Amino acid sequence: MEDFLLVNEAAPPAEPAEPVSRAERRDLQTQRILDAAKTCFVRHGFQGASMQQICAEAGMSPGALYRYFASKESIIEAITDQHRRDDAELYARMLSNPDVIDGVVETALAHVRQVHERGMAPLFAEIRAEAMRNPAVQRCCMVNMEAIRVQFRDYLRAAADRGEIDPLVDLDTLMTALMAIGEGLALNDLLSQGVDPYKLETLVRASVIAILRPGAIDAASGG
Amino acid sequence: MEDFLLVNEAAPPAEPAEPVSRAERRDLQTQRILDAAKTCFVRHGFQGASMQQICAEAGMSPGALYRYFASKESIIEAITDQHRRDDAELYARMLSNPDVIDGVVETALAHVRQVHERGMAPLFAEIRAEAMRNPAVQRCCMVNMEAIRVQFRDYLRAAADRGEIDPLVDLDTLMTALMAIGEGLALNDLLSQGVDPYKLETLVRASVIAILRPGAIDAASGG
DNA sequence: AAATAGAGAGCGAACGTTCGCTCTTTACGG
DNA sequence: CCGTAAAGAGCGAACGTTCGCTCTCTATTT
Repeated sequence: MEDFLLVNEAAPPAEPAEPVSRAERRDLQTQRILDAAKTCFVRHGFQGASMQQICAEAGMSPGALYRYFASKESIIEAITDQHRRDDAELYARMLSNPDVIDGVVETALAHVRQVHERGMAPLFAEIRAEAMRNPAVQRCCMVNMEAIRVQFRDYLRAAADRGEIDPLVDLDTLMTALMAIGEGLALNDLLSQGVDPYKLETLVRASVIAILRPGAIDAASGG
Repeated sequence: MEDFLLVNEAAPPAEPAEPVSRAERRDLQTQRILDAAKTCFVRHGFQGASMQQICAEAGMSPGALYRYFASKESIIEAITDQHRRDDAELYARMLSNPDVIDGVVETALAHVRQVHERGMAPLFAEIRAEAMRNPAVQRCCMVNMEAIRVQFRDYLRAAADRGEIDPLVDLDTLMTALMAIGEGLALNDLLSQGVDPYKLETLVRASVIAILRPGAIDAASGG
């Protein structure tokens, strides 16, 4: 049951003289719709959330909302894009870490932390599911993903050239597996499941070290 | 109408005297609906698929279908339950493996293989997403998950008692992480992404060995 | 500075469609 | 000839979207 409460009382009395330009206001309203949509999508999913619910959450009428987005589909795409850009930024920060193990571990943990803090696990899962059947969303994910893969691959190759990664491991397989693993950790929102952050970090670090360190593959086939 | 014969053509000509009991037929029809629903849910998601589509796919009228399921929601729950039972069976097979490393590796790979072969990744993702907002689905997942956790925990503890797992590692964190990682691998459907199955197995085995082997944590904190 | 035209922002009733579901009718095996 | 199964028209509600309207700014003209 959704209560249709109009939440519009925030700013007007606090700031009477507000020098917001047309363009600024437009961006502000656009983001307001996206935030409202995110909230509704988290609660009900892409298909389950109605435009009326999004309108109510954003405090606008349908007519007003449709001035900013041509369709529900375009809102879904915008949110997917924003989400994937966040991911890309996460991975981009890794690149500046000169230690490959720190880089991988910190990125994985940051991803887990970010999903937990923003309560974005449901939206995360929803995007994953939608990407598997909605071509537009899929394309959006693919484009952003490929950009990440290119940089991640270079990052790993550089580390491999420095001798910090087992030369026997196939780098592409390693990368794909690392990304899948990271996604699994983030998606499960382990921090909400009561997992101790410190213990998680210890385990993740130990795992990454064990996987990357030269000799891991050799030991596996030998023992 | 010929349509009626289309979906029922299997047995009648071959076996004129068909001893299908009432209960048998009911189970058959029920499974037919579930299979049709699965197909539709894979294509459009839980909310996106309509009862009319499911009816068409199952070759039944709405009136007939509602004889077997009280609501769309109950179909979703039945499918979730079936899916989670498959998972439980997967983990149950692991328990009979006397080698903890073989057990974990084989289970992870079997999970990846199963999702890939059945083309169930979209349904898998859909259930994950739905479980985060639909209380009934969530409960269904939790119940099955908890049963798995109990057995998995015992399995790991036994291995730890035999000295096959690093004594410094926290078993609950290890278990939760392993399950999350396995889910990440399966959900990403790596085999459809062109990952070489043999390379994947090599990497997974090396990783699991590296994580479980005594000394992994010590080495991580030390170096 | 006052008047005014125009564009952008917002509203909300209403549109046609489709939804999940029900109900009445028909067909048929025991 | 009863009991069960299925069919399919039909229900009210809710869906995404549109449209005509008002209001509020801004820019230009006087």
